[in-house]
Amino acid sequence: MRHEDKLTRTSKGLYIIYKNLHKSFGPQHWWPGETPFEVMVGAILTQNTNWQNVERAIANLKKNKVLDPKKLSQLPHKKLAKMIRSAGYFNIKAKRLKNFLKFYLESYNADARKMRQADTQVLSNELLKVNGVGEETADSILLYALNKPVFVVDAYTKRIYSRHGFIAEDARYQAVKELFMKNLKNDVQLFNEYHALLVRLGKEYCLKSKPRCDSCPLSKQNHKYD
DNA sequence: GACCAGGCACATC
DNA sequence: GATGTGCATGGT
Repeated sequence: MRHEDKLTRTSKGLYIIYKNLHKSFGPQHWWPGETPFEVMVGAILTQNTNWQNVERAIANLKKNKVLDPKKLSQLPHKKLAKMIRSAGYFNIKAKRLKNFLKFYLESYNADARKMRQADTQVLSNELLKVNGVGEETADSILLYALNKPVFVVDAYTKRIYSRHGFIAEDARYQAVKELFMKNLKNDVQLFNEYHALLVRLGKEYCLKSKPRCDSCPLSKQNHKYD
């Protein structure tokens, strides 16, 4: 098979899945955060953690009126850790937040608009240098806080697309990201909605222990695309 | 009580 | 580069 044919078929497959999900679930209105800064904080707090637990932590920061770059960065470790307790890994996440805040304040004066003006690849490299910000967190910040066109890959994405035969189970982050970015239109809104829909699908139908493939919106496609 | 959740860094080989 | 481990809460 010619490379272009496969590319076209993959593109179509990925887009059909998107349309199915959008039809089933509707727009997801991501990211659930009021400001770019809140999105950045949420991106770090939600690492390997249920979003409900993160919401409690963010609500707690708001209640204490410290959801602000300078105030958060000046908060003693113990106080910060206590406030974000519900998000789990609170000691390590308090450190990670501080690491990010230092970068955000020193490099961009805690100004999301200024940050947004920077080149995407430059920003990506800078974010990945922050201890505690990995590939998914960096891309989440780029896409959902700064509206940069990058595709966010998470555990659900890998699970869903390996089960559907697009990638290997142990595919690397960058490989999965490329699959989407090379086969979809480079569109912030599309990337925003697609990832959000995959999380929605994952939560409801693709749990590790109890997948519900029978009633899944993609069940008609029956895990066959090739 | 076991398992899981919108990861990441670090040690070791 | 691959593999294993610690980090921790709250829901099912």
